[in-house]
Order: sequence, then structure tokens, then C-alpha cells
Amino acid sequence: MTPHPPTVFIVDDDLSVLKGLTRLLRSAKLNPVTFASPQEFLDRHDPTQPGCLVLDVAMPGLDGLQLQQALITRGCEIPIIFLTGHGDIPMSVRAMKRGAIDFLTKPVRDEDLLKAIRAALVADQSRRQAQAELAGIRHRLATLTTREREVLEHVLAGQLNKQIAEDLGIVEKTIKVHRGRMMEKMGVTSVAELVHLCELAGVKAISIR
Amino acid sequence: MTPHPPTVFIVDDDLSVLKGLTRLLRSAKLNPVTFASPQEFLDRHDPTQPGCLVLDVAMPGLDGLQLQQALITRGCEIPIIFLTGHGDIPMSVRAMKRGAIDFLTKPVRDEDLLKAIRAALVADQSRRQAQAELAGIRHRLATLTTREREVLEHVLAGQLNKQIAEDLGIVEKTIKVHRGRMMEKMGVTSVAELVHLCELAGVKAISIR
DNA sequence: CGCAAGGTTGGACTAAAGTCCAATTTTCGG
DNA sequence: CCGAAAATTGGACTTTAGTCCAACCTTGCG
Repeated sequence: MTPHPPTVFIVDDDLSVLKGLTRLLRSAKLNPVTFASPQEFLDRHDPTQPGCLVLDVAMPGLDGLQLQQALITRGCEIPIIFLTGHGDIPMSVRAMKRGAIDFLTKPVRDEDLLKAIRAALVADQSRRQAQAELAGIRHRLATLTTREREVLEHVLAGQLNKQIAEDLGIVEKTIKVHRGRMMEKMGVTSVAELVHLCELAGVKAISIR
Repeated sequence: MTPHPPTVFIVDDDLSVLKGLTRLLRSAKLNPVTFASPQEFLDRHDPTQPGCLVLDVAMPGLDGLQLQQALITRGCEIPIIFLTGHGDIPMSVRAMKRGAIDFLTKPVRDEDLLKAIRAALVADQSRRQAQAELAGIRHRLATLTTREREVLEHVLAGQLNKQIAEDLGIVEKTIKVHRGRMMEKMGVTSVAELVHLCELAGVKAISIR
């Protein structure tokens, strides 16, 4: 049923904390995987694996915030819950500004942590869904030839075939051919659908002078 | 030039703080307006006035977080910078989750506060711009008759006039009339533009069975 | 060199959309 | 009940878009 049961990645340099959290999560039917250092997580994490990350802030080597930054840099948007014993407000604010989903302080009530984790898993789920759709659209976009892509951008701008032809310096007939092939490749049958997909993918129309 | 110079609203129950901040902001060519209590701000604030809000957390009566919540409830999205002497992490996290743009602790370095304020004013500016565009679109949408609105939603779904006609149980000719008037009222000349506007305004297509 | 892919164009239509002018029919509030 | 707004339909076209089949360049690569 679930080829990839959502995982709760836990990074903490305190082994007793890892053990305690593992026990707690297991008893809550969650699937914890532990790492003793941020570097280890960074090296071994597979971004395709659904889940969330529970992260201590204060750790030797890379600290939690640096790990967050490293993940952002490499385009990994796994939801992060910070968990710290010696944090301060500026630290929590920085983490939240960079997109952390929560920032909890130790000692944490089990229910609070579990609630945050469940919320993070839900967020990850919908993020992944959107991601997958986006990947599909991008893939289709990548199959377009240069000309087809140009025509697409003019269509998004709402131009008539006639106008596009003039802009590109070719006859209208050719536009129709490119346009037809483009629609076919994008898997849509109407301009409305096409625009919808392109808005999702962030494809912008050419600006009409 | 600027009929509404952006204002920095400051709410704090400590008059000496208000005075100090006012002096600081004035010297930075900003335009501060002070309030001694959250209630006073809530009663007197005009949401059309551009600016941002600097807010102490701990105050008698409504506290800062409650004021934030009250503003959210009444749909006012002015950027809020919290400024507090006795805050804690959960408080800052709650504030950030609800959309605060920053959460600073006293004593605050002047530059830090000014930097946060400038960022908030910029955010307010672009928020207002988007807001204004949205209001225009909503206004045009409101001028549509029931039928025109129905036709719009079918057009967004990419349906042909023929199909729309069948769905609505009327002849295609009539669809053309409604469609033409709808496009006219929305101020667009192509389906691409129409879809673009509607995505901005959150107008969804009818779901095709 | 020769082939494949991309780009271009023609011809000949079919279908879909939009337009102008007119004319009923409903609907709804005052 | 009456009038205005909304909804509906016809007729007669003009424009646009899309389709099928075919053909002709150009370019890059094995």
C-alpha cells in the first residue's frame, strides 16, 4: 500500500535523546530514522523519501540552522521542526523566517511534538503532490522545440496567430503547425488549460511592446 | 508626490519607549504614529493607510498577539514587527506562524529595528499593489450577471461554446452573447488574459464531470 | 554522405468563435 | 402592474483556429 511510509528523520548529537524520541515515535506508529550529526544526514538523505525532519539546533560541527540553510541551498524543502534546549528568540525567528514549520523547546510535551510532526508530515505530503505535478509539467515543457516554446509564450500573451506570425517573421500557417504540436506535447486541448498549467509552472508570457 | 507617506505605527504602553522610538524613526526620515494601547490602535487604524506596525507583546488589556489575531480576523494584513523585552520562544514562534514579518527583542539595536521596518514597508508596498489589482478584478467580476459568471467558469474549464450550451441547456448562440459580454466586462480580449486574471483572483473553473 | 529532426509553407477545408442587428421572453423590485 | 435588467434566440456573416496531406529547406551528426 505505502511503498514509502513517511519517515521522521531525527538529528541530534545526544544518543539518549535519539533513543527517547525513537521510542516515543514508535509508540505513536511513526517511522523514525536517526542521525547523530547534521553532516551524516546531509550525506545520506534521499530527498525523494517523504517525511519530515526533527532537528536539534545546538550541535557540534554544522548546527541546526546551518543544516537548514544547506538543505535550502540544495533545493531540499523537507519540513523542519526544530527542537532545542538552549535556543533563543533570534534563533527561532531566523529559523521560522527560513521556512521551518515549527520550533519547539526542550523539555517538550510528547503531544506537542507529535502534533507538530503530524502537521509536518501533512505539509510534506501536499508539498510532494504539488512537486510531482510541477515535475510533470516541466517535463512536458522540456520536450518543446525552441520555436514551439516561442509560440507558447506568445499564446500565453493572448496574441492571435496572425500577430505571432508577424512577431516571428513567418507566415500564420507555420504558427498553426507549431501551435498544434505544442498543445499536443503539453497534453492540453484548450488555451484555458494551457494557461493554467503554465501559471503553475511559472512560465511567463512574452511581454508585448 | 506621496499623498500617503508610509507610516510606522507603534503600539507600546511605555510612553518613554514611544518617545524614544519616535525620535529614532524621525531621524531616519520615517513617519511614526504612536498608540498607547492595542485597543486604541484597533479603534483608530485605517487599513487603507500604507505602513507597518511595531508592536510590543506584553501590554495590559489586549496583548500584542491578541492584537495580531484581531487584525487577522478583520482582514487587515499590515506587516507586524514584534518588539518585546520579556518574550519567549513559543511566543515568537506563534507570532511568526501567524505571519509576523519579524520578532525583535529589547534592547534592540537601532539598525536592526530600522532594517526590519524598511523591509516591512517594502512588503506592505508590494502587498498593497497586489491587493489593488485584486480589488479591480473582483470589482469587474461583481459586475457579471449570474449567467455570465456561469459561462465564465465553463470557459475557464476549457469547454467549447457547444459544450457549455449543452451543460446550461440553452443554444450555442446564447453562449456567444454571454461570453462576449463577459469578456467585455472583464476587460480582456483573449482567453489567456481571462484565465490569468481569474487565477489571480482565485476564481475556479467548474469541475467537468 | 545521408538521415533525422526541426522549421517552413501550400492547399483545401471543417469547426469554432466573434459580430451586428433585431426580436422575444423572464424576472424582479417598486 | 410596469419598466428595467437579464436571458434567450435568429440570421447572416467575417475571423480565427485547427486538421490532413504533402513538400521543401537547413543543420548537425554518425
